[in-house]
Amino acid sequence: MSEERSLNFLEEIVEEDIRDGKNGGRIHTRFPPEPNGYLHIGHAKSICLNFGLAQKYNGQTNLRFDDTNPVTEDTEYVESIKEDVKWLGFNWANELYASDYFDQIYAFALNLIRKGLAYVDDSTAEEIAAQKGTPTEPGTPNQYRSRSIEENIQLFEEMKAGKYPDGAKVLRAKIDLASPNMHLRDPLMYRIKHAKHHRTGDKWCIYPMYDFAHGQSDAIEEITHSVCTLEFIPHRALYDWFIKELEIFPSHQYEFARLNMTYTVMSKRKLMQLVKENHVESWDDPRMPTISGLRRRGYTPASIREFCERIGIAKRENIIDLSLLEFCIREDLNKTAWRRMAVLDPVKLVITNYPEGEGEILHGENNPEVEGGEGGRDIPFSREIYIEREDFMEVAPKKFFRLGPGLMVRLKNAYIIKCEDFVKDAEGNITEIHCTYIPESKSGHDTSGINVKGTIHWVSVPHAHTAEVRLYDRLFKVEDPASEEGDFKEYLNPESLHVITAYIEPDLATAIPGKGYQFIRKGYYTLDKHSTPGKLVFNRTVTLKDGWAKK
RNA sequence: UGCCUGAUAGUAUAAUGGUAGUACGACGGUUUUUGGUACCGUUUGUCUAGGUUCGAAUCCUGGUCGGGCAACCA
Repeated sequence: MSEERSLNFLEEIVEEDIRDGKNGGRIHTRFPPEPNGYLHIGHAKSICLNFGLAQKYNGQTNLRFDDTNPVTEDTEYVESIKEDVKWLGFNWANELYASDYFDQIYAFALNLIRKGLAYVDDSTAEEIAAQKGTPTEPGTPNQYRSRSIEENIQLFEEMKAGKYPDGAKVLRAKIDLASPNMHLRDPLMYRIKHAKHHRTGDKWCIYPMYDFAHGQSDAIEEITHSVCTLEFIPHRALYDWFIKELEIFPSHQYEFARLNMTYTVMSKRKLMQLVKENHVESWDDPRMPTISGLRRRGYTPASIREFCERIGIAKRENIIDLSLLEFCIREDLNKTAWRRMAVLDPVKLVITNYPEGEGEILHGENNPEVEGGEGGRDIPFSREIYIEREDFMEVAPKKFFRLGPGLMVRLKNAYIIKCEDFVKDAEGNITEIHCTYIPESKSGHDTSGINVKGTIHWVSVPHAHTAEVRLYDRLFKVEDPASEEGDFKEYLNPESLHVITAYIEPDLATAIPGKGYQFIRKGYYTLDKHSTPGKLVFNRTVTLKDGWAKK
C-alpha cells in the first residue's frame, strides 16, 4: 500500500486525458536536454517528472537530445547526460536526436513555404530585431516578406546547398508582425551555420531553431504530453500554430516551474562559467549542483528522487531550501551507511592505567538502523588514542557531556574513561589528555554500573591510518546569488572547501567506492573518484545534524 | 507602459464552494553506547479591497506585488 499523495496538476491532466480516451489512453513523454552542458538537480526534477509520469500511467519516455545548435553542442555532454539519467534510475524507451529529423524538418519548412507561410529574409540580425518592434509597438514588414513562393523555395534550397555565408539569410514563418506575443512576430525557423555537427557532421549548413525543431520532434515521436518549464509559455502559441499549419500529430505543451535552490545557481551558463574560470574543479566538483557533482559528493539516486518527490510540481516560481536536499540524503544514508570512526581534528589521549604495549580488538556493528547491525568490523584499541579536539574543554560548561577535568565519557564501542589531567604547550594549546579507564565498563560487557551521558569516537594511535578529507560547504554565501547586485561570482563562499588530513580506523582502508560511510558523530562521507589505496580521499557528503553546535 | 503568468506559515506543497492540512526548517521534550536516528509537542499562513453565497483559499470585479516575453540560444 502506497501512502496517499494528492495529484499534482500534471497528473490531474493526464488522468483526465486517460478518462477521456485521448490518444487512446496512451501516455508518451520525453526528456529533451540540449547537449551543451552537464545536467543539474533542476534537470533531475524534470527527469523525475517526465519519467515518473510515464511510469505511473503505463507510458513511455524518450530521451531526446535537442541538438539543433552545432556550435555549442558536443558528444561529451551527450555521454554525461545518458550516464546521469541512467544513474538516477530511469530507462528511456528510445534514444533520439532532433538531428535525426533534419530531413523531415526541412520538408516541413518547404511545406510551409509552399503554403505561403514562410519566407526567406536577407536582413541582418539587427534589422530583424528592429523590425520586430517592441512589446508595446507592433513590428514592421520588410521587402522580403512579400517574396514569391517560387523565389522562397529557390533561396531556401540555395541556403541548404551552402550558397550563402552565415547570417546572410534566414527562413521565417509569416504569421503576424503586430501580435502582442513577440514569438508570433514572424519567428525565425532556420539560420545558416557552416559548422560541423556532432552527429550529422558537414551534411547541413542550415539548422532549425528551437521553435521549429522541438515541437516537430514531439510530433514525429507522437509525444502526448510535452512538459517544459514556465519560460516557454509564450512559445506555446507558436508550437500550436506549427502543428495546425503542418497538420502534424497534435502534441500538447504543458509548463511547470523550474527548480531553484538556496545557496547555489541553476543555470548551465553560470555553471559553465564556474568551471571555465576555475572557481570549481570541474562539472563534477562536489560543490556543484550537477548530478555528477552530487554523485561524487556522495548523494544517492534514491535521495535525489525522494527530493524531487517532496518538492512537488506547480506553476509558481520557487526556491527550495537546501536543507530539504540535505534532509533527503541524511534520511537515505542513515539507513544504508556503515558506521566508522574518524578523527578529523585530533588531540592525543593517553589511558594511563592501560598496560603499555598492549592492546585488544573490539567490535563495532556496521549499521545500528538494521536488524542485526548488518555485520560489523574489528576495531583495534590501545593505550593511546586520538579524539576530537572539540570533545575536550578545559573549562566545561554545565551541559557539556564530553571530556574535561574530572569528567567521564564512554569511548564508542570501548570503555568508559575519566579525565584526570591534561598537558598544554607554551601557546596554551592542549597537547595531551590523560585519562583512566574502567576495565569493567567494556562495551557489551559493562558491569561497572556507571552511567555516562556522553559517548565520543576515537582512533587508536598505533593503528590509525590517514586520509585526505575534503570538507565541503555551500558554494555561495547568500541564498540567491543570481538575484544579488553585481556578478554572482562575488558571492562565492570562500569556505566552500577545506582539505584536511584525518586519522581513520583501519577498516576504512578497505572502503568501497560509491558506498556511503557515516563517520560517527561527524557526518556522511564517501570515497572520492581520485582516491587510491595509497592515498585515500574522502568527500564529506553532508554533516550530521548537530544539536549541540547550535547552543 | 502591451501581452502572458503566478500569489496559502521562514521554504515548499495540499485543501477542486463546507473544520486551512502535510513536509522541511526553527523551538522544546522523551528515548539513546552517535548531542545522530526514532518518537512527541510548540510556533508561524490564505497579497489587498469589494462582490456573489447560508458558507469563499477556492467563483466574479478592481488593485498590489512577483516572474516571463523584443537571442540567427534552448
